[in-house]
Amino acid sequence: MKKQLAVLVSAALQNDLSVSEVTALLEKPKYEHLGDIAFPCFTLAKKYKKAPTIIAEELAQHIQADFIKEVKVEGAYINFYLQQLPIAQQIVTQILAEQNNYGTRNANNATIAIDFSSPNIAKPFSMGHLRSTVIGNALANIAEKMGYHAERINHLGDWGTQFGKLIVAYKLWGNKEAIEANPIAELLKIYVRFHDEAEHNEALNDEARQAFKSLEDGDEEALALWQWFREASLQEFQSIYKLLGVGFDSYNGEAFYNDKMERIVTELEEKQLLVESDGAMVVPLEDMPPCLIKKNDGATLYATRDLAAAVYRQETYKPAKVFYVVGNEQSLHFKQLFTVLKKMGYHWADNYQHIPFGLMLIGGKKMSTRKGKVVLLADVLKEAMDAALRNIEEKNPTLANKEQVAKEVGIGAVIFNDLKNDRMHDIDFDIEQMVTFEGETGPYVQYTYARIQTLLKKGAYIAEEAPITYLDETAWPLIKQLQDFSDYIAKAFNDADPSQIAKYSLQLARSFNKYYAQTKMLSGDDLQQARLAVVNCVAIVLQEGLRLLGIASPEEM
RNA sequence: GUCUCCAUAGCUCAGCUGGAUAGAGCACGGGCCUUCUAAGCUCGCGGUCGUAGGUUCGAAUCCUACUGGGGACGCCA
Repeated sequence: MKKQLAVLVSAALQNDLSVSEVTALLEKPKYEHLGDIAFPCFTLAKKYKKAPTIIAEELAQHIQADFIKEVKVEGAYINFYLQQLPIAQQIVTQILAEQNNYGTRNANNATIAIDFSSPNIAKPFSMGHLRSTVIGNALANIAEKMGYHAERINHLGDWGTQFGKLIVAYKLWGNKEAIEANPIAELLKIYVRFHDEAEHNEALNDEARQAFKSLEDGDEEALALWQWFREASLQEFQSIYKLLGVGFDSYNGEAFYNDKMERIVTELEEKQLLVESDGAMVVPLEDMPPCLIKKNDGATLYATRDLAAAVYRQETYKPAKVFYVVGNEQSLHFKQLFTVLKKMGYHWADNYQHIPFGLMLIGGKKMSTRKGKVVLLADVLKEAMDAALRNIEEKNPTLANKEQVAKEVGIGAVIFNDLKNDRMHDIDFDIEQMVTFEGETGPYVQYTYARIQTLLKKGAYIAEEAPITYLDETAWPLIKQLQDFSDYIAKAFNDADPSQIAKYSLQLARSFNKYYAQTKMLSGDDLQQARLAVVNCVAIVLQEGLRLLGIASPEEM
């Protein structure tokens, strides 16, 4: 539609502006009453040495077409009002035919690997990990919608000095039965104690470093403990992932790369990038601190494993892109990582991208596992589900399968709350805000979807793909927004910004609720089916929007 | 100290490839359920777009500096 109009405008300008130049200038008017598409004439003022308002007046007279209902000049803007019914017919027909595939791009045979969630073994799954998990999951869904194959990778934090600490702590204070009964909580307890005691006993840290070194060297006892901690932790994480509805293609964590690092170190040596510094091996970098590859005791570091992981992923998936959905505080690390890869001659590192996000703060400060200052995600999810259940008991006590719906709504609220804002913003943890179900929330969108389902049922809607024959003037904003869906998907993908989908869904839901409030849907006359067809399209798109965010849409709530 | 992210209504945020009267939600005050789910709709209240310069016909949006806050900065991840 925009393109057709651009052709007309370009012609009316006698090609002084190309069709693509005009397309770039065409914009959505700021207010509904100003029409559907606007063409601002400011830039033409210079070219024609005339006031933009006069240009607008003159130009407007030369533009007409059967799909344009009206052309109005408002200052320097030409505002176009489109014929509503034909557009509505086209869009509704398309959505009814494509259903949840509406907005889906054709498969392009390229893979995007997404490294997300990646919790640390033996540490609680905190609110901090929620962000990476839900953002990464949404990005994977969006990438698939865009035609890519998404490879979901959970790069578990299952290796590193922290395991040395845990092993030492376990040998000192560990209780096998307690850990078996409640693995993460007990492991956290001894981990926190380790840090407390290490504050006035420096020898503990040395012991921990030694313990990790022997783990890396294949010590059997250490390995057995590591294995146990890992299995037990993973089992607990699975219950969280199940609640969130998130799954992975790979759980290859840091330990997986244990036997793949030597090759990297050798390669760095061969390429003469490795330099000794204070007993450690580093890759010096321009304009930023050096990248540490080996500690002075020979043990590897985070960066070493990430280098090995990057090479492995490139060889295994041959990805078009790789996203690392990791907190903003690790920006330097990824800058270093990508720079080292490029120094090694790996140009594919240009396709590797850190997708940072703001910190989850508590009382304005960063959470700290070591000090035991964390909010457990499991507790938050439980609270959200309980709150949702209370709401159901109050508002819809006769609802079937309340528990299931409460789960979908409660979890939906938490996920949506995280995804609706720009990912770079720091979030101060606020349980009140997370379990709010009114206003700009996930449950608001879910509620809108559920309302429509009820309408379709009560209105005995018969799905047909025949064009609609009527459109309420008040339903026109819905049609326009339905048309915009794929633009928002593309923007969400290009900016790696799921909030675009959340904002779009809110907007669409709000438009429906307005329409609903002022129009009797079940009118009983022959316009009812046309109305329900439009509204059904809204439901299809809302459900798909929620799905992309990783949120369920209950039929009733 | 260096680098980096953030700064818009009382609170949480949209808007940021420069353009028409800076928009939502929450909170607060009114109105709307004998009829489609009131987890809704509607009216009102509320803004020096952190500060100061600059670029421009035009700046919340671009540039510079400053202020305030978060974070990172060699043997953690």
